[in-house]
Amino acid sequence: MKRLRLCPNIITFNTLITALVKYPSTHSLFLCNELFNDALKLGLCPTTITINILIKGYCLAYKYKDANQLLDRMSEFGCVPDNVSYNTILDGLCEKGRLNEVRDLLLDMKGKGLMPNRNTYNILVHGYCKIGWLKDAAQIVELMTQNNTLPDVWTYNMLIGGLCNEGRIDDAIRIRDEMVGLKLLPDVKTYNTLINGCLDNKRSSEAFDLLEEMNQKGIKCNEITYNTLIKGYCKEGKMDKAREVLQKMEESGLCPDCVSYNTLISAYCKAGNLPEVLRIMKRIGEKGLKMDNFSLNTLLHILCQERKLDEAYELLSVAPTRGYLVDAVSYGTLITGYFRCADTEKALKLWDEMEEREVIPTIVTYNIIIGGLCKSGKTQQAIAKLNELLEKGIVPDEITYNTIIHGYCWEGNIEKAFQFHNKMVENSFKPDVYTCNILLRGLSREGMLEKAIKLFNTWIDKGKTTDVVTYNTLITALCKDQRLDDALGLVAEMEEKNIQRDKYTHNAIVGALTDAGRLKEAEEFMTDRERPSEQRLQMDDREHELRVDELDSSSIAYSQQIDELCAEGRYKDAMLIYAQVTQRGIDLQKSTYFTLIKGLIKRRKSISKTG
DNA sequence: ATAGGGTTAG
Repeated sequence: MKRLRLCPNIITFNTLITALVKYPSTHSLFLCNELFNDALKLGLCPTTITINILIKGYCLAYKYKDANQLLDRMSEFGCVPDNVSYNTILDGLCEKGRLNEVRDLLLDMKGKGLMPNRNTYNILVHGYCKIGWLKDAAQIVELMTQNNTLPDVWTYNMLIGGLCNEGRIDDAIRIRDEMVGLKLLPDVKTYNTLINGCLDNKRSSEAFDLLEEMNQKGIKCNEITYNTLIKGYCKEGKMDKAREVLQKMEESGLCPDCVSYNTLISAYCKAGNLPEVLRIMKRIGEKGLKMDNFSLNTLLHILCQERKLDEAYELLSVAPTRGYLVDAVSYGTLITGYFRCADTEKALKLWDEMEEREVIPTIVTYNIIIGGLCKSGKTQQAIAKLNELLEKGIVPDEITYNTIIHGYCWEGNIEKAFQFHNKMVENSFKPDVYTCNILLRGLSREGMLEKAIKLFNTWIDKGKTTDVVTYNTLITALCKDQRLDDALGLVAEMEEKNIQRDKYTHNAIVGALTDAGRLKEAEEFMTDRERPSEQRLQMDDREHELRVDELDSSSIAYSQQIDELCAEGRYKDAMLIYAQVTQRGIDLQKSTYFTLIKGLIKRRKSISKTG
């Protein structure tokens, strides 16, 4: 256009940057900035919409600082921020759980005379639901009603999502019924949320009932419904069923997307089925889809799992040059990997690198670093990180508190563990079954069995839930203290409560019975151990798992050939050989699969090269 | 041409 001496108007420009901003990558923001400066030079006057689009771009790339700066500089360009400008940033901050900044920005907004509208309220409801503050979410709904901004389907859907996340499916369904009474009709998103909630809480038959129900009501399934079902099957290890859903999705005229494929990739990664991972990644490319952050992070995860930390770090380093957005999940994955390999130093170094790159950590990232520090015996540094996240207005979750309590117990500081526990209960901490188990274990380890039993009884009296770990912890401690009959009493209690015993229960009891010379009982207990629920969940595709000893010589030769081609950067040729190998049904060496997979990740074209 | 809900990764 410029070459033709045509001057784009502001609408053309806005359209252009909207497209760029929609798919955030390393280059798109940079390009947007360049274009923006270019537009200014051409004498174009940006409008509030222009700036709002740019703000959205920064938010999508998690650059909230830049977004805020742009907001402050709007007057320089002769425009004023509106509700959209604020809502965009508010939503981004809610997404990351940065509640302090949310509060500050809301105040700033009101100071400018802008009143929160329905979108603003819904953003806040969403933010609270995400961190499980359902009471606060309900308060916002109350506020909406007071301000004559009645909650809509969006509001209700988010409340339903919040309840599902807390496992409160029945309450969620009740709210759904409430909607119908208010003439707010549940839509496909309501159903997707509920179906997802059921599947996550092991209530899959209800999930399928809901699916049936939405069909009857004429609400059409969409990609997300199918992706949710795929995830459900993947979680149960039913890969064949997951593939069936993918098939059905295509038959119904819907296109599997990145989410569908990433879900499968992640499941196959967990099953160690690298050939399948590679096959799907290849498929993504053939379909004209691009691998995204999720694909990248999944690969980083499996590299870390295989303890290939150097390779993972290399991938993390080159990813931005390939257009991928390296984010808090990418860093969290590697930091977890380093801690697992007991390389605390590198883990901490990576945390610093993350901060230097202005990648914003979430509560999960903080939980990782806090857990790692605790495990390395640096509980004080862990506490420092806790204070740091609190200062940022990030809300800790149960995992954060449990990790620190565990840390104190780990270093044998039971007293501090309880002090911390009590102090946090005064705040917002709701101890869960993990908390109970951690404290029981800590007390037992320090030989304070009586206190453990007391804690256990109080816990039960409060009507709190227990699990097999709770019982195992006490049973093991009782056995060690030669209180075998008390331990057997707990086994009976488990039976009553329908808590299935596992190999830990078994080992403790059989060992103690044997030591006590009660061999007959030990034998009885042993024959009793094969219970249906104890049988391991089998992946459908476990037989495909690579086994080094099954590789024949041709496989090794092919693997070598492919490795060499990849080392020369000749991925295309390597993929050709790979195609031949697959046709002949030969498996490659594990590391060769990794090499090819990394090749596919690296091949992602960046926007700057195509554009 | 701009803002809010449901699916995938640590």
